[in-house]
Amino acid sequence: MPIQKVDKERIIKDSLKTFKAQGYHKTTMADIAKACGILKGSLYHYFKSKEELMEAVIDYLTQYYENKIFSVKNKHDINGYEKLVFLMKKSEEIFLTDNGGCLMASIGLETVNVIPHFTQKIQRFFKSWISCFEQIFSDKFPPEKATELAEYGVAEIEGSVLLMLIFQDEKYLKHAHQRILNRYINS
Amino acid sequence: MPIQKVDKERIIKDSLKTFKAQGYHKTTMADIAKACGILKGSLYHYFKSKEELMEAVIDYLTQYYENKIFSVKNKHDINGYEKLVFLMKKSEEIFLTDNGGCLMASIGLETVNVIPHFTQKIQRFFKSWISCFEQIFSDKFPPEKATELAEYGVAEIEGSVLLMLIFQDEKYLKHAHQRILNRYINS
Amino acid sequence: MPIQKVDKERIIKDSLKTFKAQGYHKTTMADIAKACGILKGSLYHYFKSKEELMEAVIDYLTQYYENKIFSVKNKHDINGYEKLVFLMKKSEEIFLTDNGGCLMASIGLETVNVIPHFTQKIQRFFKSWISCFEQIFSDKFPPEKATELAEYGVAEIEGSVLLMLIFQDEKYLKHAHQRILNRYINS
Amino acid sequence: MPIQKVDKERIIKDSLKTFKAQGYHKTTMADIAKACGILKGSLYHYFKSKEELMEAVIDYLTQYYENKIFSVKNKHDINGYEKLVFLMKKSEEIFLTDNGGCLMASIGLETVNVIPHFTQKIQRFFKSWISCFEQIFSDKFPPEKATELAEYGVAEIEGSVLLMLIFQDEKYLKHAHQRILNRYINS
DNA sequence: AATGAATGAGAATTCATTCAT
DNA sequence: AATGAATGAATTCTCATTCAT
Repeated sequence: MPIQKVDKERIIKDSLKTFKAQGYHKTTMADIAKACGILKGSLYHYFKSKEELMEAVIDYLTQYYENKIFSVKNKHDINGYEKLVFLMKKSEEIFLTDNGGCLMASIGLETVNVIPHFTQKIQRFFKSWISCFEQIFSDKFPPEKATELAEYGVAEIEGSVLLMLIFQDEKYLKHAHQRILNRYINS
Repeated sequence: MPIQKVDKERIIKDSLKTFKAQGYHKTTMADIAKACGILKGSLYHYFKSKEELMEAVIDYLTQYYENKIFSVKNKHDINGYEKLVFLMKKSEEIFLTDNGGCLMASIGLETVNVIPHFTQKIQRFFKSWISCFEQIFSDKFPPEKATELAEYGVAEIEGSVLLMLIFQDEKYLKHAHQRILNRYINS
Repeated sequence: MPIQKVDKERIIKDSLKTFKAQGYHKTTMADIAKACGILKGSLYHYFKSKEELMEAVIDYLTQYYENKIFSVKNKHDINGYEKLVFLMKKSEEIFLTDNGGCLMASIGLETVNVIPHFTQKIQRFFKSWISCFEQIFSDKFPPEKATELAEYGVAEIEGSVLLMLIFQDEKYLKHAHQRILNRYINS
Repeated sequence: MPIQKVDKERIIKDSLKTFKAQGYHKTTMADIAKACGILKGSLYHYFKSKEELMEAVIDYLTQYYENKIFSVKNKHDINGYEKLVFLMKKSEEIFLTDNGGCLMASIGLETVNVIPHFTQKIQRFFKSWISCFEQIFSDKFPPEKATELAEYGVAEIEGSVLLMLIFQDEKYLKHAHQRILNRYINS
């Protein structure tokens, strides 16, 4: 009677790091198994394919963001500025750990023409993120402007993450965050 | 049947499309050979490995940008605004063709932790791009501000390209371009 | 269909025959897989490359000789002549089966300038063989003479194996054995 | 009108070195072309296949030995001992140059079960060599004894060449030569 | 004669996946 | 649940050979 060495969530978390660092196609099931401390075959008890695992990772991460981070938009005990500061703090935590980068952007770009159902799931993540910014900005801006600023902010952050990775310099992300805060303040 | 069917540049151009659409790891030498209309083995006459071919593609594209696009920064017969408009027109041409997207960003993200010498080459591309914006902005802004605006603009465009691909909507890129122009005008 | 169809030792033994008959470079992993009754890919569960498999074969054979054949040198219940007779009987068994020939000599010659770490392993085999003869001869000869006779004997046998293969005639090996015995007796 | 850069003999001589150092299967037509200073395709003007080239090399070398070396057996102006000394000097010249080794032995072992018509040609070489020794020994020994001593000598030399290559030590060959001379003298 | 591009079969190796235990 | 052997298709790369120029 074998002992449960891992569970689905454990596998998701461990493979998340690997997918984030290496991308989808470069990561092998053997890489993931090793990262989880189990054997390749055992992965198939939890996920019936690599695609399904990747989808579970995307879903898990989306829910994590929605529940733990983007949910800040509905808080009543802090103001808009504080919400933005919270978002940036969390972004920096996540985009700077495990070699840095944003899994959604990396996997999104890598698979957009190749595995369309990943793209659908990734859309949900970006919609949630944009909608979070939108709601915060709608304090101070009319709806259309809030929407545009939200898309603008997400784009700016993702572009900065790219430059950060390419040049190995965190300043890009920090500057982007600062600009977003400034746009909010100076309105 | 011998006879020159292709040459190095032809292969680079054809594989560029494939790498841009599918990424590095998903693209096989067979895909490229098919795109070039030759056989797999023949590719190895021109490039001794898939990595070498990818590097040639990156170099080719960087030189293309430097010579045909970023070189606008030194033109004397047009003003800063016109230079920016030229850049955006070219960006839109390139980032919207062949399934859309920016090869440098896609390959950069996919390989940053995995094939470091690609990253070095990709850095050169982004340096050239930033330096092009920098010089244009330095008409109207002090050096430090010009630099920051340049990095800002590149990040914003790349982030927009990401959203554009994920949501299949060109508006993101166009808005980013508009914002960059506005920042230049309203200064 | 899983179930253990082979194990490392089985693969080593089956590939030994193939390497002995065809040499290292001519033998393909597909040849070996077929000889083992498994698929090519399955070989890589046991050995991570063709080189590693070849090395395992060399090591296995060296140990087999050391444990089962050259170890005769330390027996106390038989005399030197009987030891020599035992060695020759074993030699004939091995050098005359599976198309005949000596794997160590064949692989040694084929790879000496090309895969140096094979040569190191093959040296060990020949050292053990020479040292076996040496100890037997040291009964009747002073140390230096015993050493020279040992090297002489091994060379003579290997040269005879070559002629035997080229001319498809076992007499060469048998004559060499006879001469070695005579040198021991007539001393 | 292209200039004759090479001729058949030049190609044979240059590929001889390569085949001797690397063996038949490991040596590619590209290796040979490079060694000859021509392009791969050009080799096929002179030899219609790799096998045919190898055969030409074997034939060339056999004739060289027969004409320049083994022919010593018929000289009237030197005695048997001097003939042996001449043979050994030539052997040492050849077996010690270009990484050392005997092409006939190396190619013979590598291809004996795989390309039978090489073996036939190689037999001729060894027959000539044995017959050379035979005739020299027949000065002092009865025919049967001379034959056996001749085979014995060739085997001993080839085995020594093997040990010489494996241990990178010329002493093995030199000792073998000495023993052969001694057998002649002390008769 | 010489070139060198092109071929296509085949090499080693990888990898997602299956399945009996 | 976990294993790990086995699969077989796919992947990168090699190489002897052909042939138009």
